[in-house]
Amino acid sequence: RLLGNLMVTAYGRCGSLDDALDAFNRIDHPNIFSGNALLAAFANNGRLDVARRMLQTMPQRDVVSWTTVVVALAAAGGSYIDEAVALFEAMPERNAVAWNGLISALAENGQVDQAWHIFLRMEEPDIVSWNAMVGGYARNGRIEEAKEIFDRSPAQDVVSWNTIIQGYAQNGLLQQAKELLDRALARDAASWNALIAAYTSSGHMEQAKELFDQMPQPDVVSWTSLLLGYAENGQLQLAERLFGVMPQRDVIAWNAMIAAYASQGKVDTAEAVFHRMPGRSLVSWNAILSGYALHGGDRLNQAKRVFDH
RNA sequence: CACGCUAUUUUGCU
Repeated sequence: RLLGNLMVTAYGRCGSLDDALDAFNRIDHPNIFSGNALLAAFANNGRLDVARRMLQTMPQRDVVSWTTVVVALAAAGGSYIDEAVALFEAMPERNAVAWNGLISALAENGQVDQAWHIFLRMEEPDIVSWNAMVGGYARNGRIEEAKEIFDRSPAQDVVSWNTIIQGYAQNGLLQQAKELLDRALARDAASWNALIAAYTSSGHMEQAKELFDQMPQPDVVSWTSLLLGYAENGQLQLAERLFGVMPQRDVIAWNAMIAAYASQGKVDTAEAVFHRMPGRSLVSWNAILSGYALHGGDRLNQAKRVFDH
């Protein structure tokens, strides 16, 4: 059953709802974990109608079930926001994850003021709540308020620091982001990576490389950011070289390389990489197909060939 | 007895 639950989740994560449902039906005596896994599969793949109905009809439901649907509704935005809040208010019990999930989803959707009001209703917001608000304000371009909340939060963990660093970086305030990185009390690879990505995407490859060389332990994210930065800044050969020497490559790194070749019109090389990689995601397909669409000319037909394989 | 399967906050790919 444990394995069955995992399969439901796995299929849900990759959007295969039919397979998720099959996996669920093969579980001997589905428990609430199984039900919640299936519910999440629907909720996280846009089947809000099904998720809503399932929440009412499933044999047992708990705070996880409710939270799954509340967050999915809030993440959908638009008119679903009010419904999410109403459902949240109707929950028989709410734990920290429920509160935090709603706050995060609202803030992600541009409803950061509403998120703040709900935050204020929490008896004891935890560090995730605070971090969610910091990130929410930052993502909505309100970096000063984000910083105020960061400063006012009772404790800061590595995620807090990363969130505020990323906040400055994504608002184009690279200097401030760098200063925060330098004096952060908690840092991990993501702290450096946030800034590296900001540098590469704004064309500051020298600074990106410098940070990469300075950081204690570059991870696959650091390597991929730098690689893609070179590719996008006209240095495809450097990108290739990095790809060749990076310690491990995950599917995102492979996809980045495909996208790099595809965007340069090297569709054959992109296709070779596509075939050579150990596993493909939906993004791999999109990357290779967009290469053909952009540069293939008549080759769009060949794209169909790849697709049919 | 713990731990492991489901919902929440930070960094890279279309």
